[in-house]
Amino acid sequence: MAVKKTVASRVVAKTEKPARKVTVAADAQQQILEAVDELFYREGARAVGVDAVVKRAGVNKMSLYRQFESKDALLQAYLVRREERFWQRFDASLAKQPADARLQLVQIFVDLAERAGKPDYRGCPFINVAVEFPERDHPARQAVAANKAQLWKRLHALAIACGAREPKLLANGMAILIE
Amino acid sequence: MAVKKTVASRVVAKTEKPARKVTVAADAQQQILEAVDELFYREGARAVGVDAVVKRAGVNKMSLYRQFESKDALLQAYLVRREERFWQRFDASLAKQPADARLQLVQIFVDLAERAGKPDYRGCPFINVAVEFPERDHPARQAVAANKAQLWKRLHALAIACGAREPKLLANGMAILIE
DNA sequence: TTGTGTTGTTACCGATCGGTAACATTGCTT
DNA sequence: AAGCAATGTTACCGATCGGTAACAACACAA
Repeated sequence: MAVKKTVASRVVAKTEKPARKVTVAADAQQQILEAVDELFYREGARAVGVDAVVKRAGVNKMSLYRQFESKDALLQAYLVRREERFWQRFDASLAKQPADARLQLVQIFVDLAERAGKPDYRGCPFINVAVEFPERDHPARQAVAANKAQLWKRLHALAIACGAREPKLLANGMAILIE
Repeated sequence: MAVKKTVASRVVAKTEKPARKVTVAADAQQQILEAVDELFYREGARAVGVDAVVKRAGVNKMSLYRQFESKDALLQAYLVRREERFWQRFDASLAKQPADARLQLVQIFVDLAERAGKPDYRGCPFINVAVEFPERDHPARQAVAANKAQLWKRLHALAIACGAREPKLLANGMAILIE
């Protein structure tokens, strides 16, 4: 808890050093992930530099690069976290309307619309990453494509479950809407 | 038409220079605008450098900077062109269903869905620019905001024209959908 | 021919950014 | 106390990018 002021007690004279803050690796990683989660989403993964990330996370740049191989790896971790929360919300919407696929689909869009109305909403994070990184072979793009494919699969299953005559067409339309 | 090969005829010896191609300013400007229109949309205004633009346009970098003050000015020109075409398409959709506001609204989304299905569709160019440039006071963001406001106004007018009970709410929903 | 204005070419500058080396500092174990 | 592993700090590198100066090459008019 209490930080030992070793340096300060040793050098009582002038030019007091600003007390190094030390963070264990696991904590640093967590703080970095939270900083990235907010900064990458709000200001764009491309626009935000690693310096801004470490400043926001309150850690050192080397602490970042000892936890993550590169900024791309950081972007991957960001996408993984976003993906987890995405499906959490998805399943939460489904859980509100148990055993009725049609209502479940409606619920998904109701919840989505509610989130889209919030002032800090900046659109789908996956689409944003896809917009910011046009290189089609970029590793981040694969994560985005995977999310999109998975989403389509689940929408398609729901469309079938509620007896749509054209489940594929319906899934296509809904996927575009969610994007 | 025929380019005079002055240099080639003068130096018959070795190391033949690759024949400078000269372009008048007006043509250069047009070629630059077309290159920007495609590159900025397909690969993102932030990801595309001026070198890529001049290479695509087939002109020299100085020719670009003699026509446009900066890359931001280029981005502005790009947005102006996109805005013009946006309203052209908007009015074209309206013209398909004269004198019936409800059908006009439907037609807008029908045409939009058709465009969104094309493989080279990369979403709304204004939204993409907004995603790529998170600085809220960036000049390009004002153009985007202006387009959004204008769109809302026209949607609102249409919503009133077709007798919606909640025209503002309807305009909000449709604006989000188009985005 | 000789200017004169326009365009092409090159080479460069300064800033930014991702990433790293090297060392100082700290906490923990023995 | 002494050593060791982990962390913080600084300074730096190389690449990229927007932008510019300076000059060479050209077209055209007088």
